Amino acid sequence: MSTRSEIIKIADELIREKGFNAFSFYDISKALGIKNASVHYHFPTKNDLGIAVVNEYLAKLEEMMADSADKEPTERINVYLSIYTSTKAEGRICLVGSLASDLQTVDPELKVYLKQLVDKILNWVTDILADGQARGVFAFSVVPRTKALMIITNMLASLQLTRLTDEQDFETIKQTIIKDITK
Amino acid sequence: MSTRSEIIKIADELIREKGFNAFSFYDISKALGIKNASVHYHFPTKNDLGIAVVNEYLAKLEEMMADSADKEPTERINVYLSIYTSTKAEGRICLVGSLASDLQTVDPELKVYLKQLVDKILNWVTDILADGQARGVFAFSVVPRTKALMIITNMLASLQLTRLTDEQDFETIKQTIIKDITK
DNA sequence: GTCTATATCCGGATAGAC
DNA sequence: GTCTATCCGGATATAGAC
Repeated sequence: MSTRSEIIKIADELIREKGFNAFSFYDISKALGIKNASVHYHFPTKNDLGIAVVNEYLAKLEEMMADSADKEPTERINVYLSIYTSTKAEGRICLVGSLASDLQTVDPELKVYLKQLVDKILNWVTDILADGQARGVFAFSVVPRTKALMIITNMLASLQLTRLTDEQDFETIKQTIIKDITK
Repeated sequence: MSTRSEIIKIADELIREKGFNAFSFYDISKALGIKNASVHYHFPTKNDLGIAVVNEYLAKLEEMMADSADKEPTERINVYLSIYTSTKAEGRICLVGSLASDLQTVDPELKVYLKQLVDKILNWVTDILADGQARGVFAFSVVPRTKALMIITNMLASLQLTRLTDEQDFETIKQTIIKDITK
């Protein structure tokens, strides 16, 4: 794995653990056993690094969507929900939730990429729900896009909130979502 | 209004606008037309100030709960949801969502008070839902506490997410919640 | 591509005068 | 209760050697 890729991986973990404004280039260099200046060689500014992290998500998501495109709606929604299960296991929050909280402090350029990521996720979940509804395996009383918004907000905030309530609550929320849309 | 109260008010706004790690004592002093050191006179450390902000919420919430305790469940849930409508109008996110995102960077002491605030909100919404269910005006298929978790996560994340999708989505989510629980 | 060294700036915090 | 002045540490970022 290239240093560049490793930096992106660690930056992602740090953003989701401490937030964009709370991690430093030194944190990354320390984790990789290199120096501060070496990180700047790969990413001149923090903004550059942030954009690289978001772009990595855009690419990964594209791949994930393609891989599951031919699957059943039930399995596709599980693929989506399982992303958060992994994140919960890490004890971290999701990238979108972290950056959305810091939105007023990030560079407008980064914001543009973040918007693209959110759009892609929303369209993906909307598509899964519409497909499930058309095939008669899902049922809900609002338009698919609205139901997608409800599910995404449940998942995003569950990572943030269940560190303060009961850790078991994450799984409760996830199961409630599945039960709720299953016909 | 005392300087102390004004500092708390501005700190709250800044936390919800930029995040706990992105605002400074200078930001507050500037807004009040006083100096950095004067803010430290009222709150020696940033942690002290953070705790004061959370305690202010605990007190305000207590008051709000007492004021609406005798009202109908429909009105009580509207009181709860209207908190987020005001916050959305400000273009900010909620205090719990902001601090929960920065959870790993805040002092353990602050975390304790934040947990109390989340508990109080969760108990309040759970109580409203249980009351509505008992009176036959609300209906839902999970236990009240779980439904409360679903609603709170919808609201918390809607503030963060709808700045990146469509501003109108906030109202859509709110109306979907009301429609969903209304018998 | 990584290093040492350093410039620059900002934020939290304190001392002591008024 | 607010001020001036200052310390200190940490963070972004760059220059230039290896």
